[in-house]
Amino acid sequence: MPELPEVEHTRKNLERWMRGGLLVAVRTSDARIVRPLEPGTFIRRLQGRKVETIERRGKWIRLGLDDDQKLFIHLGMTGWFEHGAGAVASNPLMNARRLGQPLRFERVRFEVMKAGRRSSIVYVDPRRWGRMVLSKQEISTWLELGPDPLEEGIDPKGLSMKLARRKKGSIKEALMDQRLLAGVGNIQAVEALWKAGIDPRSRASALDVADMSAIARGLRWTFRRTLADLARPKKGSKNPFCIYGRKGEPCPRCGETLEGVELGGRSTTYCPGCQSLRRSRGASVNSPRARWGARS
DNA sequence: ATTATTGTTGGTAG
DNA sequence: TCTACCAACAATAA
Repeated sequence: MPELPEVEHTRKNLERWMRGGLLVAVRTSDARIVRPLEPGTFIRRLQGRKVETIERRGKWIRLGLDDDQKLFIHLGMTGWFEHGAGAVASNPLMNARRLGQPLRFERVRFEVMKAGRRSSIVYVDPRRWGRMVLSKQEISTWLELGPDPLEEGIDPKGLSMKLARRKKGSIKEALMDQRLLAGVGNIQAVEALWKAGIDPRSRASALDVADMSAIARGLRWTFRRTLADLARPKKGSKNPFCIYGRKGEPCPRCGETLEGVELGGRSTTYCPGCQSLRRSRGASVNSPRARWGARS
């Protein structure tokens, strides 16, 4: 599921379902997901607590509880939440699913009493790469996250200065570095770079402030787009993205055939026609199209 | 059967 | 001690 837009969508859902609610029961037997706590300890420390805040930073969600504990949640690659009427006090008129039986790949279940109604919030995660870390302290992964693009905005100048110091690595890998900017994953990086017209293989240190401004616009554009797609009543097509997963198809902007390359161990789609490779700061125009055009 | 998948992390080599 | 690289984690879909 999750990059920043999906996690923000999840955060909003959790806020509607849980904020101000009481955790009347918690169920899990998954020691992997709730590590380092044992499931029994995890459950005991959560039951009876009230959920006061639901925040997000990058791909992490943090629930603030009334006793100062915090529950840090990461959805991994395949985690999501389901919500439905609880086993008790379920009203047949309620416009909510009934989640009485355990779901396939259910890992953690929260029974929440909120505004006099009881409901189930179920964490489902087939691959079990997600985590729920319960702690009174902040955790290092959260503290080490870079600025959140939605909460704190994107600072092209600051990013550009940080990138200048990177001796190696592509801009695409840099964008996925959670310490630089929190929340950008493979898809959003691919889409934003396409929007910005920048070849993902460009050295991170070769980008100037104007390039970073274009990337910032590209990121805001793809976040908004993905968020809007998630908010649609029915889930849209299987691939709502412009170029991600479309290698071999024509570029929606210039018609050139989209190509694929591997960067940072992840498949990367780009358009050789309208995404230009930055070779060094300043001298930026070096697109195949520009060269081809100049020759003819 | 084979390959690829929206993400971290822990181990190892340098 | 710091960084880069990569296998591992697990289940599905094409």
